[in-house]
Amino acid sequence: MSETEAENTETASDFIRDVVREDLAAGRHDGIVTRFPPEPNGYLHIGHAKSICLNFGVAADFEGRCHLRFDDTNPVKEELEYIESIQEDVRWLGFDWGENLYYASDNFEQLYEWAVHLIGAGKAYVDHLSAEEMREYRGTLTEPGTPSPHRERSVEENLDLFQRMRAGEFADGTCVLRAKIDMASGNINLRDPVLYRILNAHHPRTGDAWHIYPNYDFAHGQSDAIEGVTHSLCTLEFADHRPLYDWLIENLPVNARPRQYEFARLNLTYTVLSKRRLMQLVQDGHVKGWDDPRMPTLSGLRRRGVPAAAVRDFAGLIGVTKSDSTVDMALFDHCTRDLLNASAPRRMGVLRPLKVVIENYPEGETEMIEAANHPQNPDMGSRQVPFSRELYVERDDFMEDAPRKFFRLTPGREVRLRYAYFVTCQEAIKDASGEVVELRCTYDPETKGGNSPDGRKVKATLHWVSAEHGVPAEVRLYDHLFMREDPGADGDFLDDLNPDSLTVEASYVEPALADAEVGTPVQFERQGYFCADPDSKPGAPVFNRTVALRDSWAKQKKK
RNA sequence: UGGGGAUUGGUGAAAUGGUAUCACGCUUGACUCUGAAUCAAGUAUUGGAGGUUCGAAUCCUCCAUCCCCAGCCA
Repeated sequence: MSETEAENTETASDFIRDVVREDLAAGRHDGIVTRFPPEPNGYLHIGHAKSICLNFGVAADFEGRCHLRFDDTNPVKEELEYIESIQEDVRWLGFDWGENLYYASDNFEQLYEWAVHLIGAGKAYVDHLSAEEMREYRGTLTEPGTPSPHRERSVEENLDLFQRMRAGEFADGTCVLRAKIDMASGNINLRDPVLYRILNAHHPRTGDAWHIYPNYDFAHGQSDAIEGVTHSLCTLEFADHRPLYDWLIENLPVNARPRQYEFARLNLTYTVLSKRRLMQLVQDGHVKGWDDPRMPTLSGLRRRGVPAAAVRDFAGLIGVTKSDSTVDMALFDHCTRDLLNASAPRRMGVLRPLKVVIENYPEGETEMIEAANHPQNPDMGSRQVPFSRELYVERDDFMEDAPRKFFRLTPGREVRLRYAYFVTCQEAIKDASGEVVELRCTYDPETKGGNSPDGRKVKATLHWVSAEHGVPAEVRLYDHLFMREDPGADGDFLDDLNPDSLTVEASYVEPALADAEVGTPVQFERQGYFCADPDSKPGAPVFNRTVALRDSWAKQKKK
């Protein structure tokens, strides 16, 4: 299945690849160059992964190259920590930018020269309108704007002013450099957009060398041109910027002619994918950090145990279009399960333990039971699991008054303990409050290994852990971060936070898991996929549930 | 009568005038030492109305709905 998906991904076709194919056929380019251009002001999330897979994927499909470029034009919001995490995450996702690591800030000097060029051509001017005034002069969506009183300043005066802006003579906000385009344009981005603003701030890379910084519009397209990017792929909200992107490219002596194409950003059910909201979740402590396993960040997914290949498969399956859409989280979970099902070794872990005593099993005896690491893949071998008189099974695997469809333990019923024996429940012991605290069972020694010589069948097979040999483990179960598919659709998104997004269980796992390697996926049979968390201590593992197994009994129960 | 973009099953996509295809999800059944996996079946006349055509999801006209834009953010 995942092989098929991988093939689909490789032969992916979408409107962007169609454009690239046509451009190549028409001989418009010698080679294809794309770029992933994050602003280092937050951690990458699965929405970015869509863009990363697209940009690197297109480059790979057409034997071109994809750059990693930091759009670091706003020192007020950007940090080195983000520059580092972004590189780590892109690498983890499986992509390599080789030598092609760039920063918009590397182009600051060139960008400054081009701004001077624009001024010289009478196509840019320094404006002293305040931010509020500028908003008023800009007009509204339905009414044209009014020219700034400074719009017709002489080239000389503009040159002098702009030079002094660079020199640091002015305080933040006192003036800006604007392009002189069309104050009456229906496209507000063309109503003399700001190109440079004064920011007396320390930049993570250029330090205090600059007092003015180009904004996105003046840095992005020109950086594309400088790097020789042929296809500049961005999300839909930038479509309105394309005329400005083109205007700048046309009016500047750039050496290349990149083209911008827009695609729809990813929306996912039961989560949020906006930097502002993710930042808020982290800063207000609703999650434990950017890499909290409940977060849709790449670092969160990684910590939870999601394989990078699952993210890539997902990106391939959702496609690339121009229509707004919200993808079902279930599809992402499917991609994760699909990969892990094939690769994760099987183990036994009892999440919510219920003590079982096998009354007719000799006291003090322990025997080793052979268990396959992957029933469908014998090449993965097997391990020995200790079995003894006292065990733990899952609380949910016992019901005193079982409905017809319940196949598991109930008084008088025989079930199989996986790879071990058939056992029959004789009695449920309760505490003073009436809660079942222990099961008394008997086993059939003839069924060793899990099969009955007389051919009798059981309806259920349960996982188990020997009480004496089991390793206590903290198991963290994650559920959707939000209770609704569309958090914040009617009100504050924080009100939709799922109070049960994290459940911690005191569990027992089989001895083979005592020193599980952090991040390495395993399947706890009948439960889901897990991996050890960095919080693990030697002999005291902590597990994250990556994703639960599909559970048709749970669905049945809801009816 | 501001500008831009979009509309195919519950969800995401494909079909580029020639019998609406795929994936996920859901439902049912088979199988099963994981109620998993696997296997089988079911699950839309393409936003609406006209028109062009032998033939329309694709072309034309009108209508409707949704998304984005008025940062010295990206």
